[in-house]
Amino acid sequence: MSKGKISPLNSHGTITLRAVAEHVGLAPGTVSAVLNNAPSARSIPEHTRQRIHAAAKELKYRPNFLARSLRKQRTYTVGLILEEIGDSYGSMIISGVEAYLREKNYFFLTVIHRHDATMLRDYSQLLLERGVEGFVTVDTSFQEAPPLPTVCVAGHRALKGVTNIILDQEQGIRMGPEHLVRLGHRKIAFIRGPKTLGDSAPRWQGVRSFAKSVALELDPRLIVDLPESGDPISSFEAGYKLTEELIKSKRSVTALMAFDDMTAFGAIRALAKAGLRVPEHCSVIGFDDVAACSLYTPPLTTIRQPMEAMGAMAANLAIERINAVLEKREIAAVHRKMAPELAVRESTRSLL
Amino acid sequence: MSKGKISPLNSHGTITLRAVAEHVGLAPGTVSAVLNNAPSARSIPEHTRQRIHAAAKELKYRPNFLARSLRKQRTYTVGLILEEIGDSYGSMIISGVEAYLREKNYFFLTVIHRHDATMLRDYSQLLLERGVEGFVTVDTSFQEAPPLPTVCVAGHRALKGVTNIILDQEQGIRMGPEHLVRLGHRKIAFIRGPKTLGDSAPRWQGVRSFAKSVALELDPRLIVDLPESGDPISSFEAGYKLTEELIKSKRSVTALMAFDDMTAFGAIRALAKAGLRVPEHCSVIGFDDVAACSLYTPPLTTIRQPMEAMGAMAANLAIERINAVLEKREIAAVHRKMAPELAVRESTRSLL
DNA sequence: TCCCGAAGTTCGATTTAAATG
DNA sequence: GCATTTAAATCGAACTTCGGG
Repeated sequence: MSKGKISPLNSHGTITLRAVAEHVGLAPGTVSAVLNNAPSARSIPEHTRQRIHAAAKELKYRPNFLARSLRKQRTYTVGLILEEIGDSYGSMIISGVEAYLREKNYFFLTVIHRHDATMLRDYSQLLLERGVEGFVTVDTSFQEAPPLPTVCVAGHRALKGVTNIILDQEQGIRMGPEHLVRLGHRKIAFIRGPKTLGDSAPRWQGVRSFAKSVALELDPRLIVDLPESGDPISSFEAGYKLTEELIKSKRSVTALMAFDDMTAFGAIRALAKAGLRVPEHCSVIGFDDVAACSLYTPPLTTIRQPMEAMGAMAANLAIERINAVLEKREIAAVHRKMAPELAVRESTRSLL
Repeated sequence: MSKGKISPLNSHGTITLRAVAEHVGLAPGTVSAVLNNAPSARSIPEHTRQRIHAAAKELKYRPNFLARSLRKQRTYTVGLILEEIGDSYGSMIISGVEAYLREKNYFFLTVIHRHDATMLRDYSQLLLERGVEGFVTVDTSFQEAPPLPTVCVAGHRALKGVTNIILDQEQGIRMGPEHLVRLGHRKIAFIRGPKTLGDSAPRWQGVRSFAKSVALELDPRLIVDLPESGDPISSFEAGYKLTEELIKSKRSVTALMAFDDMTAFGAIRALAKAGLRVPEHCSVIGFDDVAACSLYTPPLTTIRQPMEAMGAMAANLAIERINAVLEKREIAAVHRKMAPELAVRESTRSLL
């Protein structure tokens, strides 16, 4: 057809800008300017604007996201890259990310690479093609810095240009032994993290510095290390085994501090198997505060990572950095430290 | 500028179709046809095709998703609507959805409406604007059927046109009492679901029919109902309270079957508080198999919902229905039943 | 008529320069 | 020249129509 009567509606029956324009008898450009409150619409008289707004509302006009994005070169979308999601860690982070992005009218595309480094490369490429404007990663370390603003939660490594959300491990971990000592414990066993894990060293550093400050003796025979492993569930089993051995060694212990909640759950099971009750025979304290902690019998005392807050902060920083790039502002990769807090429940008891 | 030398690269330095075309000295349309293996490219000689493919590879050409989507009116994106995500239920479903969609080269946009019905309307509108081609919902009931293919997991209600992933509750639940009876239990307490919840009735129906088949007496004094509530954590507390009352009543019970795992955890805590051990004094069985079950002390015997499989199935059906709509095929809203399975752990023991 | 490919239109919105009274 | 509005170019790819040898 050359020029005949063209329907303002497209083939799918959606209301387009043109439909609104024809309805009010104006040009699409005019309608666009008004609806977006563009500077070029300054001169358009109030009465015309109202007509346009009324028409848009009446026709239930919704701008086409794809068309708009294509033109403005903006998608208001970030890529969320997770290693895993079955654990409560990942999902709590998502929750925080979602809440923040939703509020800012951003969306996110999720990929889970399930411990596969090759997938990670492919997936970030796919996200790039989809036009994401930045990345938020959880427990994922890039080999090289991505070409977009990137904020990492957990599992981070120093990469120039990427911002890390860091838990203040050293300060946070102190709350554990501090709590135990306050309750009168002195014979404390420790299950440390795997030597290869970045989190392990600063945490132990925190314990040591606290121990020194209160002259608490750290008995090397009561200190064991989690073996290296990629699998989160494995720390449960490792916690079980290590505690079992500790029990067999018959060393006197009144409290046990585990590297994380999974390890603590494993330890509690081992204690129970040996006929030892928590906290009556041994206090146990974990780290993370996963969902199961408060449901556990006994409810687990633990050091809480503010996971939702960390997710929200990650989203916040991502948007901030996206804007910086758009405005060609230079912005340093500031790392944000988040403070953990002690969640006292019933797996620890006073000896006093 | 009027017509001078136009750079094939756009302002962001991305490689466009035109860039590839200029590189090989052909028209963009030709390149497009070849790269997409379009029917119109049939006649293009092999040698030209190779030149084009080589150039595309060399320049690392990636088609612009927005432009392509706009033109083809396809986004390969579905909207994932969740009520909540902190619990392991939501995240396991996501995991299944993600795995399936990823394989089919779809993406998904996530919104969490956090028990707010108003939000739900707004959010599905937003997803629509973003061009999603279908919905997958978890524990979310629309007031009216959405204008796109929709598949619901959990919390569904009969709405014409929407497909539900249904757990075969009636058959599944039988496995609970069956297991207990096989272990020699006869005095079994039941904590049923809230009367207002759709799942409750069929499950109880399953228990009753099984009881009848083995002449198991269901003592009404051992049957209690969870109160109505939107909050998942509340079933933990309700389980605790109801069990506490049951204990106080001093009725003889050797096993307890809870409506879900949360309720079971609450029950176990109440038993522990009363000095009763699981499974020595009382066996306990749950429903769902959330992540905490296997970590619990004792590990909880439960009836597993195949959550990842349900998520994958939902994604599967969603894509199937999206394709049906595109091909203008009529497709009935087939509901898919998934079979739960019994996960025997250590919270149940044999009396024989 | 076949072979090969170019040119132009479309998707829907934004934005510039230009035109009308 | 001023206030209003419009036509046309653009974003990047895909599809349809045409045309030269």
